[in-house]
Amino acid sequence: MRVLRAIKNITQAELSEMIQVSRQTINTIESGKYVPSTVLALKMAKIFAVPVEEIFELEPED
Amino acid sequence: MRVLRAIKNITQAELSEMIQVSRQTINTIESGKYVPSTVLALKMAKIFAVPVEEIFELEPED
DNA sequence: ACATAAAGTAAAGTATTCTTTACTTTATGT
DNA sequence: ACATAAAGTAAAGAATACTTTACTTTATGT
Repeated sequence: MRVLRAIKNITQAELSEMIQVSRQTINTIESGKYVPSTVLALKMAKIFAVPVEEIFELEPED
Repeated sequence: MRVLRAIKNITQAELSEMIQVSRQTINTIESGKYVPSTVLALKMAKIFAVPVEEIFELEPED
């Protein structure tokens, strides 16, 4: 996600505006503190033009 | 999702065991009461062998 | 080195997701 | 028609996601 964002060359703040969440939400997700809702995941996938699976992966135990 | 489940011919209870949630969670998601977490979405996508985007879609306004 | 943008962190509060229990309704087979 | 499996519904509580505010640290350009 951080990588995809870097490719698009946008800041956390910009991305947060695009998907209508707070900047901290982006930051917290990027730092792996929690997994976003499916709605956010879909929005990000849309913006980055990749499948959801490419941004978020299941842990081996899941 | 209901359709995918029908194709696989499994019950809500069976699916709920597969992805380790309560049956009500499956039922509630199927009836559109709320959108699941990304982890659940990924687990379902994996079980049904389809992309997340094929199971859950963004509302037009999102 | 300095100013400023960007990112990291933290804590309290709100909102949403998920569980548990339990009961009702609908479908399926015999 | 009856028994049983499957699905629907509801409500209270636990867990997790998200917001808001605010402050700190790190990066970037001049």
